[in-house]
Amino acid sequence: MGEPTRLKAIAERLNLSESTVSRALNDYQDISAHTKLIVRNMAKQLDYQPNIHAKRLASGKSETIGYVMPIQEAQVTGQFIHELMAGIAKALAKYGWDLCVIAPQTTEEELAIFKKIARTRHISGLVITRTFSDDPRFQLLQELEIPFVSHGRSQESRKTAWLDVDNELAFFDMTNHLIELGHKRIAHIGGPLHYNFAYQRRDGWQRALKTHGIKVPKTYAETAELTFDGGCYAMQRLLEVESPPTAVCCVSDVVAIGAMQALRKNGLRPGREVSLIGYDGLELGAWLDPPLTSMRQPLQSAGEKLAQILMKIVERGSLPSDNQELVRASLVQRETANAPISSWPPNRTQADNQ
Amino acid sequence: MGEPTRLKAIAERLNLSESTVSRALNDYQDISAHTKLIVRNMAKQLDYQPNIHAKRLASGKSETIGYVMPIQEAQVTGQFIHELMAGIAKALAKYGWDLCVIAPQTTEEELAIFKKIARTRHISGLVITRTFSDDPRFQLLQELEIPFVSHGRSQESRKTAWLDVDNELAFFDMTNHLIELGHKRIAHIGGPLHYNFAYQRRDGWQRALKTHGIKVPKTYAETAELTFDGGCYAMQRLLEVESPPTAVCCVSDVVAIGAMQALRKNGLRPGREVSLIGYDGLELGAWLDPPLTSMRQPLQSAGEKLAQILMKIVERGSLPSDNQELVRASLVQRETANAPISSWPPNRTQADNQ
DNA sequence: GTGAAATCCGAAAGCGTTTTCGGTTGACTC
DNA sequence: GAGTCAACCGAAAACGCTTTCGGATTTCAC
Repeated sequence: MGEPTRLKAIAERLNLSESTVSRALNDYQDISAHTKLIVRNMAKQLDYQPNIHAKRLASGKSETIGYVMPIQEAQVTGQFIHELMAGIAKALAKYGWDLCVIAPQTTEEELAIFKKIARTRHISGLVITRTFSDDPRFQLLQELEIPFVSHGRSQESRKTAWLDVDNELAFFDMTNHLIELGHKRIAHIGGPLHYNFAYQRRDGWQRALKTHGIKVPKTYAETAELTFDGGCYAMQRLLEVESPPTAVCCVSDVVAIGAMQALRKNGLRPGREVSLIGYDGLELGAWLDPPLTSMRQPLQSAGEKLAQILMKIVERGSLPSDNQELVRASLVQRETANAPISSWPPNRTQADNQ
Repeated sequence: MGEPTRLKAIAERLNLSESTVSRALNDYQDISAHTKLIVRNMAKQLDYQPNIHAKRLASGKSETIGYVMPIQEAQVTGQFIHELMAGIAKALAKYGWDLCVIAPQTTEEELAIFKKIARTRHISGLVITRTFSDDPRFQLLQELEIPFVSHGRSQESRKTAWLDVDNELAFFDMTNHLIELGHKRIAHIGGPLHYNFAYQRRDGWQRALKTHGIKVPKTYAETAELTFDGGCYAMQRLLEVESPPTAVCCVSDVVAIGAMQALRKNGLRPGREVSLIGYDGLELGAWLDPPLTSMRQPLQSAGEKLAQILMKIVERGSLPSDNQELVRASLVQRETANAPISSWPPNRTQADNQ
């Protein structure tokens, strides 16, 4: 392999100064088009790759963005994160930027890392995910003046950059789909309200019901931990209310899968007595019996967008508040959302014939 | 925030030279214990964080390791990768090293990236996963003299560093477990043989059968793509052989889940007529009906080990061949592996009464 | 008390870029 | 033909650390 090509080598071959070569490669205005051309050709010929450490030291920029892995608590974040990261890395690679993963074990550690980054500046921007309604990271990052973009909103995100799914609309769509199938007793298993998306999803469900003039008992608004067990318990509770629902909108696929389990335990089949729609569009939903109907958001492209937004902010000083984008989730039709059947619920009340 | 602390600031406060401070912090032998102490205290007091770009430029080391994301083809690699990366990042963070993700889209791109790294040296070592029996990366990385460690072995990995599960033993254990439950007709759904682990897993199954003097028809050795559909088709074929198995060892959980689906389609229940054991120990296996018995390997700790091995090689010149480690997988008992039942297979042949 | 050997530290030369500041051309104006 | 102004490029100073080399001290043996 030998020694890598340096700026010096190019300069010597062309009888130019290093500074000229540097500026030619970085497309400065005060270098003639002709010079730029021959410099670039020579750079290509010698397969010049700048020493990034020297570059970053001299320029004071790091061209590295950090991805903060969510602290491991919710289930099956894996596939989600994988796709998102792949998208981010792909977009960054085009511009020669690096993606550095940060894996804090606790929230305190996470905040401490942010403070360290603020001092060292060896990471020029961050992507954060799994946002909470009340999320201390937003304020801290703003105070520390660390550029960042979040995947998901927060109460604190009015002035910051984010990319999010229109959760409200997704659940509006989801609920409408069930209504079109003929359901009227539509329940909701939501997530803990410290997750910002939990509000929006519940609101979407409620708006769809309201739009169609459908009234449901308060007991139809369930809440569950974002786990299999959480979904299982919540569904069990729903089955025990006075007149149980014929369809349920679930805050996530994992919760929906738990709900399926509860149905089976009660001798019911998901998609027959009780329809179910999840959210996340996980591939594994297709492997269940019956396959789970869900809503899906594009993840790889979301990752790419996040990277682009962040580079725009870091490099071109784009205003965070100009970089807020909502994407739409789409229905993944599988087999757990069907028309209601007449034999369920077993003991009908007047609620049906309205 | 103000300006970050520099080496210079510490030197001035203590009336020492920058070089002394630097060496004190880096624990050089020619600095007195007393000087080291006061330097370190002052560094802590001023919250000194070295400028890593300057450090890396001056030292010629990059203290960054790259994780090569597997090219997306097999299913549910997500959780797997997530846990592994979290482990790697955690271990690296202790020493101030960075983890950089590399997400090539194709094999060619992957090899091209390796060549670039060899020139720029801005990444001091690599972790690769998803190894193939015949894997061109091993030779290339050795030629390029890029330190690396693989998660999984290869035919090419005799002299390189790796960490792997003892796949052979895992399938030996798995098969023995079925034998202890009373099974004799034990089939295997293996993976494509370009995956290195596919050989080892098949061998483990065969050895267990041989050890117990059990003979099975050649048709019991099935092969499947590592997908849900692959498992489904393979199981279907197994059900169509002259006298079908009462238990099946599956090369992965996804394949096993596909196999479950095939059983259901034929009116059979996994774990009753036909027992099934998967491999990977995915959490989602517990959410199925019935929950899937599987084998699990520790991933987070594997990530940490991989990081430690790599740092040892990069930093202390440890020989790759001295860093080969086998870990043992353990059985995750759930509900798809039970004793055989007398009513299956329906038309018994003499194969049973041996 | 002398020479040799440790012990500890400072000066200074890098590492490979970027970027500021000026200087040299040549063209153009009047 | 002097002055002005662009247009281009080179010299040199950063950027903040590491590391070599050698110079003071001090210690020790004799």
